[in-house]
Amino acid sequence: MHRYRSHTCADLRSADVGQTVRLAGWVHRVRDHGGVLFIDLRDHYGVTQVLADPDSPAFAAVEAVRSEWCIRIDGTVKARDEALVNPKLPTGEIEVFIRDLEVLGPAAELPLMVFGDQEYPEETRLTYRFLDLRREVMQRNMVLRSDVVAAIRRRMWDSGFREYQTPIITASSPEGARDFLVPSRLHPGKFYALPQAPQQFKQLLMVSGFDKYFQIAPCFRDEDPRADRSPTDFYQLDMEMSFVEQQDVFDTIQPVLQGVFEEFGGGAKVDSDWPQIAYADAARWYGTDKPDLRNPIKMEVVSDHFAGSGFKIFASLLEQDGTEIRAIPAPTGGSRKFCDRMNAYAQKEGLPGMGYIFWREADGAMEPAGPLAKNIGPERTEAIRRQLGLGVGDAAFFLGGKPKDFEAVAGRARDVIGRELGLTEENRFAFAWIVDFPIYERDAETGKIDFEHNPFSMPQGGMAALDGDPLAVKGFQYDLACNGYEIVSGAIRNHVPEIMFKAFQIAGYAEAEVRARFGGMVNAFTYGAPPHGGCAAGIDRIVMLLAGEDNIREVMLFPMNQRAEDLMMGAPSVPETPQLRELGLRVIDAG
RNA sequence: GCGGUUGUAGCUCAGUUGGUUAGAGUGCCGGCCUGUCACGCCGGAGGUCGCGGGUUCGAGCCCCGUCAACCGCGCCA
Repeated sequence: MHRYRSHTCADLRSADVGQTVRLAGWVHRVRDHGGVLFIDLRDHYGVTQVLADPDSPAFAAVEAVRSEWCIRIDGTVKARDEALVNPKLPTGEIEVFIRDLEVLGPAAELPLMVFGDQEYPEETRLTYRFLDLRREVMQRNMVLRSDVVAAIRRRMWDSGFREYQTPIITASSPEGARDFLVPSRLHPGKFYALPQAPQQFKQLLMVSGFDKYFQIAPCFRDEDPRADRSPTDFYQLDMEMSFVEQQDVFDTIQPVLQGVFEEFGGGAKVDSDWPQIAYADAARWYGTDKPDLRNPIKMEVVSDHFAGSGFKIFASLLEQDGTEIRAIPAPTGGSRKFCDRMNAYAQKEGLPGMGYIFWREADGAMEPAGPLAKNIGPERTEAIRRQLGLGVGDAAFFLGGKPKDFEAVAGRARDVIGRELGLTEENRFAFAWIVDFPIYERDAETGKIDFEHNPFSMPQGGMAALDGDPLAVKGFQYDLACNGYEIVSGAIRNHVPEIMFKAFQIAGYAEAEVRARFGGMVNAFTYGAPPHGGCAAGIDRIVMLLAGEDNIREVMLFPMNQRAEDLMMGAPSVPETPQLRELGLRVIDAG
């Protein structure tokens, strides 16, 4: 017999009755009836009920066992009486009568229970992650993650891609985020960086002729976390291909991702039509570059109806340059209670509020209601209603000002409205390519032109486009949005050194500086660079969506907390003085 | 850096307009129980109410400060 087990805790069935077996696992639950004592024994694969009574030589030892002890038992498989079968357990037809017990690892009093679905503060869960991970949901999430990664690899492989590993300790590859620096021992005063993405390496692989590259790659960014954003490090499906245009990348990656969502989406509807939406349209219609298209609400510009109207706030607002009035139609939202609640939401988000109109029935006719309707009068109100295609029982909310100032809140309000009114379809994955991103943006404070995204994208129109208004230049640059999350980002790259230098020059970087920061790649581009492009898909976010979780840490084994600390391992930590000396470092301010 | 929420037993939480000895469930310890599968019953231990200060005859509760966690903003694909 094997030292620890002859079967797993999921294996035994009524066909095994009479066998002598050996099982190992954790004590999930103990039920002590004095004369007979039951243990649900759990391992990675399942649960088997094992029991002992005073006839067992191990009875006294079994009585001492507590939750989450790791034990090994020997025993006999018994059939359960028909009335005692547990239909909730795959092994519920049988039980194992314990004849011998070995405690492999006793457990102290638990800071969190593995049994049950009690919720615990994240601090506790992360400090005792090894226990948290024993829980059923976490086991399921991590297995899902493993399966998704395997499926992605298989699908990429089947699409003609090969996986190549790029360096982890390297030079900075600025994607725009803060780098993690690694001090060099051999070169005191110099630092390596952990890659924010394998960006330059994968482009170099294209120059080297590998044609189709992918990698499940760790990426490192020293930025503050969010629920859908891990601090420190996360994983991407990083891919790049040569001799392609934007549509080729879309046509390559859509089947991979759609297939993964169909395979692991638990029966949820997976859209096969992935519309391409210009960045400017996404901002106008959805107030975000990662719209949730399960929500049918589309915002509209309604400035004309308010210009010169009796609603002075909007009317005078529109006299300023660059302002507009945007409407959020809210079908079925036509009650004062709902409208007031949404107005309060906008105020909580830092806006003065959202004006609204709703349409109700009065004396068999449709009647607009709400303070706005009175101010602008029946004709304008009716024109708005017709533009938005609304009727009795519906509402519309209005925001005004410079789009940059209210768009983000409008987008969030659109989400809340869609969800609260039940308009946002559950159990569905809806995708959209967001395209035509501007290459540049103007910094609101300094007025300086800078890259809006990363600087590696090919401007649409090439060199000629860079001679005009920089803010009008769009890039072959794209994101994929799914259910309100950005899950892919990519571009057709700028592989022409002259265009690259020009692009950087517009953002205020001299050629020498470009050569200093991206020298390896720029130099490579002077030796026969192929046109190429690709993208990177967020593994953690994809698994999060598939697992139905709304926090990325639920699908990561050992995540950092909100302050980028690993509570279990105690990271970050203070280094030993000899370590610092060896690296030529001195801490000048420990905060 | 800023805003919101939270902080009471090992764990999850309740705690009324400020009022005597701060409770429940669960876990832990002890006792009883031979068919449970969220087993049941009886008993017990376990508390610096995050921390510091203030108001008050009296503070878990009110005020000020501070720390921590999470969520969001800034930041970041």
